[in-house]
Amino acid sequence: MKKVTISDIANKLNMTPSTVSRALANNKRISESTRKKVQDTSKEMGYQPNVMAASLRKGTSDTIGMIVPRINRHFFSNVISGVEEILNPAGFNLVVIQSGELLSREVKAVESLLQNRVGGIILSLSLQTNTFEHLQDVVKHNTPLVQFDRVTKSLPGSKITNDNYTGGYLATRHLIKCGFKHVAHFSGSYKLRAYRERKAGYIAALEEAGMRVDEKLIVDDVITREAGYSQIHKLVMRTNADAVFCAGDYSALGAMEGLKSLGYHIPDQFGIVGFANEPFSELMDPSLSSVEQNALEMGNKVAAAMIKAIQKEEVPEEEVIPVRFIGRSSSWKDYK
Amino acid sequence: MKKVTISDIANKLNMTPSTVSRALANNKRISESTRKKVQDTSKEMGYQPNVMAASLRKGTSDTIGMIVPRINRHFFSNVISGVEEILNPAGFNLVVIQSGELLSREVKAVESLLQNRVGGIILSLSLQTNTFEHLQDVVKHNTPLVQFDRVTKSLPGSKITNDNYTGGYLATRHLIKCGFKHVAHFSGSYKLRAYRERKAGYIAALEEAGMRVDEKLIVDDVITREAGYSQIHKLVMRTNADAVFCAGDYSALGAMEGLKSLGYHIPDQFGIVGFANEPFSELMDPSLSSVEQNALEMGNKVAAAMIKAIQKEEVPEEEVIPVRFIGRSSSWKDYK
DNA sequence: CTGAAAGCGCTAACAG
DNA sequence: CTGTTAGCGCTTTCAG
Repeated sequence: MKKVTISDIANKLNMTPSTVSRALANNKRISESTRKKVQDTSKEMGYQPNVMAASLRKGTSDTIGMIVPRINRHFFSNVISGVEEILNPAGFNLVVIQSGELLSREVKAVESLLQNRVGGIILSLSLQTNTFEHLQDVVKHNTPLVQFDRVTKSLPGSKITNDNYTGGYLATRHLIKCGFKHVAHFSGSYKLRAYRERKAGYIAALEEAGMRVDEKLIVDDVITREAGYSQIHKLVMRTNADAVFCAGDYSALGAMEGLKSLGYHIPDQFGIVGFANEPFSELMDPSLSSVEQNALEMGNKVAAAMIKAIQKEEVPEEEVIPVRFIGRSSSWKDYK
Repeated sequence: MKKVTISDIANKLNMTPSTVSRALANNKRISESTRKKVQDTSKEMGYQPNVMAASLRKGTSDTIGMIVPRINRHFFSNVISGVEEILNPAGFNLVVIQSGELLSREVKAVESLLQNRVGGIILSLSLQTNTFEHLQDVVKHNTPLVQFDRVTKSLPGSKITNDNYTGGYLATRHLIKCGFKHVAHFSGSYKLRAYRERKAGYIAALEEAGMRVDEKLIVDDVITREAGYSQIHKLVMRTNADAVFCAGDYSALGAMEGLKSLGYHIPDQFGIVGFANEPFSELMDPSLSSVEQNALEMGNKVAAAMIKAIQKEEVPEEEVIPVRFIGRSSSWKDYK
C-alpha cells in the first residue's frame, strides 16, 4: 500500500500541506471547521505521520534512548517500567538497548542512539566501562544525559542512585546484631561507585560496633553465582569468617550453595545477606535476606529528570533513592 | 555543538556531498584515495550519520521493532537476547516496547513503530488481545511481521512457536508415571493458542494412560501466583486432585504455597509441574519441575525469519521449537 | 486564517 | 571516478 502523506490529504481537500500540518498539530490559527475536516479525512485515509520526516525537520525527536547492562535483571526491568510510566504519558517513546555488560556494545549503543538523534540518553554503565570517551560525544552533541544506579561523576547531567551506603550499613549491622563475629564482604568492581559505597557502609557498621576491619575478609569482583560459589570455598578455608554480606543476590546465591556443599547450616553456622532482592530471594531455602531497591521510584525520578533536561530546566545534579533492608532466614538468628 | 553533516566534510575536502556519501557507503565506484581521505576526515570531524535523513530518503529503516508483553519474564528477555544475537551483526537495530499485557498499549506500540517506519515488527500478543485490527495496519503498510510464542493465525507472516503440545504431554505423562491418579490442569486464557496446545498435550497424556478427562480438574485463566494460590485451595476442597500441571511457573509457585499453607507435603501428597523454567524454579523448596523453552534459539529463528522477510525471500509460515522437560523434587516420586 | 517557499541531511538517477 | 539535480515528508518563517 502506498503510504499516505499530508500532501495527499491536502490535495483531496484542496488546501496546502501547511494547512494540513497545522490542523494536525492543533495549531490555534486554524479554523475549527477545517481542523475537523482535516482530522476526519486523515483518519479516513489511514494517515500515519512520518515521525522521521518531522524529526529531521525539527532537528530533534521525541524518542529517548535507554542503555542498560541487562534487561533480565529484576532491578533494571523495573527501572525501565518506572521510566515508561512517566515518559509515555508525556508523549515520549522509549527505546531500550542492552550493553550486555560489555564496553564495546555500550559504545555501539551510544553511537546508534546518537545517529538516530534521540532526544536524550538514559544510561547505567556496564561493568566493563572504564573509559568515558563515547559519552563525551553525547555531551558534545548537546544530547541530555541522565545516569542511574551505575554512574560516573566525570560526566555532567543528573545522576540518580540508590542509597548504597545505607544499604551496606543496614545489611552489615543486621548481621552483627545477629551475633556474627567475623562478617566478610563480597563486593563488585571498585570501578563502580555503587560497590564502593556498599563497602563503605559495611565498614561503617563494623566500626560502629567496635569491630576490626579485616582486609582478608573483603573480596572484590564477586558478583556472579559462580564467583560466589568458588570464593566462599576459599573464604572458609583461609579465614575465620562466619557471615558474609554480598553486594548482589547472585553471588549470595552462589555463596549459599557453596556453603551447603560444605555441609554448613545456614544461618546457625553462617549468615548471609544479599543485595537487590531479586524475585528468587524470598523463594530460596533458606530464604535470602537482602536489600531492596525501589526500582520503580528510581525509574520515575530518572524520567522526570530527563524531561526537565530536555526542557532545559534546572536538573538535580544528584538524587538518592532510599533502600529497605529485608531480613529473612539466611541471617536471622539471636537478634538483639 | 553544531552537528557535522556530509556537506561539511565535502566543503572541507572540496568535493560534493554525493562523493562523500558514496565514500562513506564504501561504494566501489570511488577511488581508494578519496575514500580514505573522506573516512579519515569524517572521523576527525566527529561525523555521526543522521540515520533519520537516510531512512527518510531510502523509505525504509534498519530498525526492527519488537513488542513483548513484559521484559521481566525470563522467557521474553532471553528471546530478546536471541534476536539481538542475529540482528545486530546483520546491521539492524532492535527497539523493544512492552505492552504490559494490555491491548491498548499494544495498539499504541504498533502505531508508534509504524510512525517510525521501522523495517519490520516482531510481536508476541498481549493476554488481552482479542482483536487484530491494529495489526491489519501493519499488513497494509507492507511492513514485515513476525510473530512468536503467542501468535494468531489470522495474520500473514512467520509464526515461531514452542512445542507447547509436547510440553504439556511430557509434563502430564511424567506426573502419571510418578503414580498420581488425578492430575489437574491450571491453564491460561484459551484465547491464546499456546495454552490450548498445552491443554491438548495434557489431555493426550491422560488418554494415552487410559485416564478419564475430568472437566472439574481443569481450570483456565490461572497464570499468576495469586491465582495459583487461591485456585489450589478451591481445587483440593472440591475435587480429588492429587497433582497439577500448571501452564506457567508463577501459578505453580502459587499452588505450591497454597498447598504448603494447607499442610500438604510435596510431592508425597501432591505433585506439581510448571511451565517456562523460570530462574526461581530450581531454587524453590522443593524445587519445581518444569518445561524449559529454548528461548535463545527461538530468538535466533525469529530474527532469521525477519531478515528473510525484509529481503523478500521465502519465509517459513510456521516453525516449532522443541521443548525439554526438567524433572525436579516437586513431582519426583516412585517414577516408573 | 491560509498559502508559498525553503530546507532538515541524505541518497540515487542521470550525466559527464 | 565524480558532479548535478531532485526529492523523501514534514515544519516553519514570511507573506498575504
